[in-house]
Amino acid sequence: MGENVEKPANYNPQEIEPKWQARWAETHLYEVEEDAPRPKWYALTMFPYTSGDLHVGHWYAMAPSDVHARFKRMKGYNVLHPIGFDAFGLPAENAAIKRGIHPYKWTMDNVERMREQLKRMGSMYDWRREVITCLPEYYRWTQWFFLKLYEGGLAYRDKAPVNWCPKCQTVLANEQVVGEGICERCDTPVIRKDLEQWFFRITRYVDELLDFGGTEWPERIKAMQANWIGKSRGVEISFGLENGGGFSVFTTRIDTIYGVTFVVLAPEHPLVAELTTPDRREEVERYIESTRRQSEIERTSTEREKTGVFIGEYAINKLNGERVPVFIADYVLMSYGTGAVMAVPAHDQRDFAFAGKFDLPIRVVIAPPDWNGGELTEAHTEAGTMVNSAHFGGMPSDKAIESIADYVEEKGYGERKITYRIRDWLISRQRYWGAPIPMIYCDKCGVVPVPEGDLPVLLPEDAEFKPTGESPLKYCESFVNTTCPQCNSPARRETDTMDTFMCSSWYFLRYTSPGCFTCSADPAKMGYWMPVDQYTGGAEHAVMHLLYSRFFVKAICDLGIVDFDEPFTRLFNQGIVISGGQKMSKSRGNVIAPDDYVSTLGADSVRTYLMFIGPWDQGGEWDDRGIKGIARWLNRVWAVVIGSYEPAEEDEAQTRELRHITHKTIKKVHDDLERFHYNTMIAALMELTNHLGKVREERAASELAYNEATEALMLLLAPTAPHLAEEMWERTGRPYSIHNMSFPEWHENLVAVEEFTLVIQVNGKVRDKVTAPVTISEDEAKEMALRREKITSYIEGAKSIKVIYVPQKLVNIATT
RNA sequence: GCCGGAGUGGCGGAACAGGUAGACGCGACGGUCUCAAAAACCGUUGGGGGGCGACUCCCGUGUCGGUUCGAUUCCGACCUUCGGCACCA
Repeated sequence: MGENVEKPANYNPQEIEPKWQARWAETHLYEVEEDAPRPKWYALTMFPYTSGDLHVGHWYAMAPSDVHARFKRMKGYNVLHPIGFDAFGLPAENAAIKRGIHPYKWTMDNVERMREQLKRMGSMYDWRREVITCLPEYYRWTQWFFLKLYEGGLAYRDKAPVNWCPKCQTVLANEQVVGEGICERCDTPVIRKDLEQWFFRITRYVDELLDFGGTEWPERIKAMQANWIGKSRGVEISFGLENGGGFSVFTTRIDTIYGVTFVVLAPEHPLVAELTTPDRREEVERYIESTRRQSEIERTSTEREKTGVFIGEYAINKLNGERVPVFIADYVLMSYGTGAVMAVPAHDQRDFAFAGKFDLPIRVVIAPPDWNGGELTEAHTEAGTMVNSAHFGGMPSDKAIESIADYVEEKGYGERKITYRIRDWLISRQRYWGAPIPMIYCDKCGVVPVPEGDLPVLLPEDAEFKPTGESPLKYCESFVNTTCPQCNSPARRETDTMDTFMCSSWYFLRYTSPGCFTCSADPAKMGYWMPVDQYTGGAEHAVMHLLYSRFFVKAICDLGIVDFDEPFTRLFNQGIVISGGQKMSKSRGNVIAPDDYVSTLGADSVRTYLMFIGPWDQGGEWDDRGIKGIARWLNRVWAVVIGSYEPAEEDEAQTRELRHITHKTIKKVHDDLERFHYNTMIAALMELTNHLGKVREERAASELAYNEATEALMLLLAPTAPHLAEEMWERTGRPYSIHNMSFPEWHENLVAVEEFTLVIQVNGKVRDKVTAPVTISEDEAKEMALRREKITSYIEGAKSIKVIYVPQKLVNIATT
């Protein structure tokens, strides 16, 4: 019997993986259509940027999300799992400049390669739905959305600063500014330069964006978005000037108004030039110049020493008529509030530091708890009792916030206001490789949108996309020169292109209607598939991409284009794969290419290994040796499934144990898949495999139980290792395809146990363990514990004892 | 700096709701097979002490403190590290 059991042929991924990939494609296994009666599941993975080869980091985003999509499919959902390419952007231009390849060619070559690599991963993508954002058939609709937002009053033009390299005469991305504001190409200090650019009014949607109703997002991502939006309530109050006029400041702490000893304007504040006195002008201008060289992060750091300049002018605090000096300082930003702050050194840490440096008075107006009237050593930022505050003295400061606000409004000095940290979305880019903004400038008619029928505004192929000092398209005369759609006279096109976040704010709509020529996405198809049920991608997109997409959908919902106002119902952010202790990146040279592993150990091993290295949301370290362990395990799976099994002498207890483990594993794998706990799911499958190995040696469990276990093992492994599962399914005589099978069910009565280990602790330390029936009562358990020989010695001589019982867990005896 | 995470054996990690710390895997060590090696398989493996031994005691989840019968888990402060900070995507 056992001696002449045929030896199963070895598991050979090189052979079976391409075979099944071809078969799946031939049989259109993963192509999906709307199917109203079935519940739908839209499983979306953030599409990759066309950076070149697919590396392990890409796999880490794609493979586990494919596993989840496959799981949902086995659960009976009609699953849409598309993929595409984010194809516009800076790297294509950089590559073009460096290697003399046209961005289009560079990008499309990358798409070609990445597509083949993605196919080797064995994911269930419906390739008919692929989108590539740099193709006119796609960006035509990106432009169309721009026009819709423009019509809806959500797009406008305004001045905004860009990083400018005076030597290269070009706009730099933040990434191209290195060190302390240096151009990465020529080492010249970078300055900020104002340009007229296009914005979207995302600020109009702040309150809606703060409302996450109807979504199931991680709390930490919601917190990050809420902080990004940065809503604060306060008062906008005006300060007078000695020669008349004035300016407003925004404060969340109007209760400290009587403690104002100076005011600070942002160096960019429009009043600065006007107010600066002649004797201060030179120093002020020098300071403004130095500010232009600094990033916001540097400017707002609370760590570094405060800098600023007195501009020679004084402002009047209207509440007490006091005359306070006006400074400019880089820590005040023009983009927040009114670009001016009232400084209360006694109650604000930054103001305290500033006052210390410039020897300005520090006046306490909210008494710290046991204040003796002396000098403060640091700002007191907490609430307290009002002092030195006219008729508000003696009032609790939290009450005074309201009373003073009322008083200010009554007197007409200012009003309550809500301010947000978020700024409108600047979408203009002075670059070639992006979707042209579909606007025309006519001398007679002004700003005129390109008529919808004229879309797409094609990106000219022959433009000079190297840095020239202007938007590259400005030099492409065939592009720039056009006629006004309204009056037909000669006009010029907008030469800036759109931020690539614009392309990625609606791609998930396009997947529902591939290749639609008459619309961005078919409303019926969108109606079926949207919103996305599960979105997965890197946490680096927690704020920008995810916030822009939400804004976009809310805006087009209000414009009547879609009928849902949140794009992504559930969100999951995966962590990053580390190699050599660091994040993988081309510049660090520690990128792991999966291709060799796919060729030798198989895509299934790579997929499985990536899911095993750690919790998906936390990432983990890629270790060459680890993947071999996975390959070993998959071989053991092959051996226990393919090898025949015949019990020698059946033992009912062994059969029961095997069935218990099988059903426990089904439940565990199910629950782990639901929650993306892949690493523990694989551990559970390994335990089942190890147990099956033991069963094969002992040959005591029934054949029926063995077959139940191996069938479950194949099905449970199908989402993770789709090729291996399919091959085993076929070899064990089952019909094509395992990927059309349902997820196995478990029986609770087989999962349940009859006995458990009762842990007995004395003062929280484990001193004994005993097997007890699950039906044991609290009294029985406590009595059992106290009677144990080992325990009696620990509690001898105790004055009093307290016994705590945790059902089906432990008894703890606390002695005194 | 600000916002959001994370810190557990030699390593990746497990512990679902405050209740047996170290599942599963890697590595290492020992063994089987082999002329030998590789592969595969079996066993041991947090640190320290005691016992011939079945065993047993102490310490241990970044640091310090707190809450609790009991803390990897909750609270406070700190340290380290990772992601984001608006033109990388």
